[in-house]
Amino acid sequence: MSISLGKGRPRKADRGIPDATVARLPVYHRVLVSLSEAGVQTVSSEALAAKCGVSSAKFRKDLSYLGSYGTRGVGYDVSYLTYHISRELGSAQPWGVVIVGVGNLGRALISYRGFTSRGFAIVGLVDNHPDVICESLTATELGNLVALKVRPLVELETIVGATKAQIGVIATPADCAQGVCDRLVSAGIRSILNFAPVVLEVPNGVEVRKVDLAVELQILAFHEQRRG
Amino acid sequence: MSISLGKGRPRKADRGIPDATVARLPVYHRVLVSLSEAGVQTVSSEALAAKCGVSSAKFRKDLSYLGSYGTRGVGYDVSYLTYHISRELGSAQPWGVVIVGVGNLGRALISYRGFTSRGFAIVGLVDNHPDVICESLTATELGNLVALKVRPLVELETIVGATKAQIGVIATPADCAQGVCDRLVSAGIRSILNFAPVVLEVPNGVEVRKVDLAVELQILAFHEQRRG
DNA sequence: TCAACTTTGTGAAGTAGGGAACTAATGCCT
DNA sequence: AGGCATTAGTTCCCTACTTCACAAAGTTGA
Repeated sequence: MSISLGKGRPRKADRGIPDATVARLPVYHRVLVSLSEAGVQTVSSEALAAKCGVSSAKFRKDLSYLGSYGTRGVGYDVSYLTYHISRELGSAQPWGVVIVGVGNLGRALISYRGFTSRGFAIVGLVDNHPDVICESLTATELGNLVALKVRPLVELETIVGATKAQIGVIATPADCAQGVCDRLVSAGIRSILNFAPVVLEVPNGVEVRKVDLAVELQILAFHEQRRG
Repeated sequence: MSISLGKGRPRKADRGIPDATVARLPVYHRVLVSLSEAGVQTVSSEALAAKCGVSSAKFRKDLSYLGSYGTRGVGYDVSYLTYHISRELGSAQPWGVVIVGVGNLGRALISYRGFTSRGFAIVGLVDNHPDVICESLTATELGNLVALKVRPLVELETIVGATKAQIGVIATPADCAQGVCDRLVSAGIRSILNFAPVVLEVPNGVEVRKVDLAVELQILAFHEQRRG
């Protein structure tokens, strides 16, 4: 036992990272990467937390759920910490993403460079509109430019099966979102990111995250209204 | 005093609606609107909460912060409740929104019908790329189709001043987001919705909400990894 | 009019998250 | 080598949110 020479004990309670912490880990990861690109090798919790927009206490407590990857009196080794956060997030292995709905939003996702740089590969594009089916779009998959053809909606299950995609993105209009969701689930997808403004019903074991652009604006408007 | 015949006392503690509640009000509002369109006139907290994906107790507690708009033994009058939630959210008055960055994401926002149907009007489009400046795009402003020309970035302050926009949306690449943010703030904007993957620094009194598409995917990937 | 039933609104208990302060480990300087 | 300065990791407390359970209020039917 006790191979702990200095740093890097495994991590403590392998389960039980609070949701709030998980939601912040990607931010920490991104800021660390940008520090690394700037040539910074070591950073304190104080400095890093400031760049992430959180308090240093919160930052340190968040990290304590993963393990003990810093050095007291010094701070954190940027690349070492980056590695451990990315491992925790699963960015080490590439995740296959199928995007359903190739309208403006879908295209924005396809051209979003942040996807591929964080371990995601778009492996399928699906739409049901004749004008876009068979259209060829270029995405960057793990750094390489890849041309993807938009496939018709009927092939959804085939594509999910063939590409072994793990994540489905719903970027369709609201009225077909639930139908698409059901088919993604029955094709084996258990993680769904939903941009359509509807509450999706899914069986247990399937996780849905929702991004609603109008909801965010409405929250801003609420606070805006609460000032003279 | 006491004009309270039956229903509709003002609301209780005019301050102090929890953030978590505010974040759910837009969902309640949207589901109520869809019920109304389906011809439903009355709904119980149980049924409505189910459609919103929350527990009925949470739903009732959320509403209790606004006031007492239901009828015991019966439920809620759909249009009556819709009105009060929308008033609380400020959807009654139209909010002017300026979108900075007319790439794929900006275009997705412009064509997103959910904006205008919930009291938002896109009053300005700004970009700094010569190819898109002066391009004319059609948005729906309060139900009417409106053609908006993309204006150059240097005119940002002028546009905010002339249109009296209250909300700024940053849909630019990461590297110019902070600069755009600073200019929005100095032009008088106090509510910002940020799609760029950076943590914005703003003075006190300015509210920033952030939507990061990659972060959402990373959260999904985290949970996906936590299953063999 | 009264009793049975439905459903809201709320008080109280339980849980999770945030903030500050403390402890302990490490590097640096003398 | 030893003390000092720095900074990570942890503990404790407090606030905010959620859940539960019940009483108040209203409707319906006899």
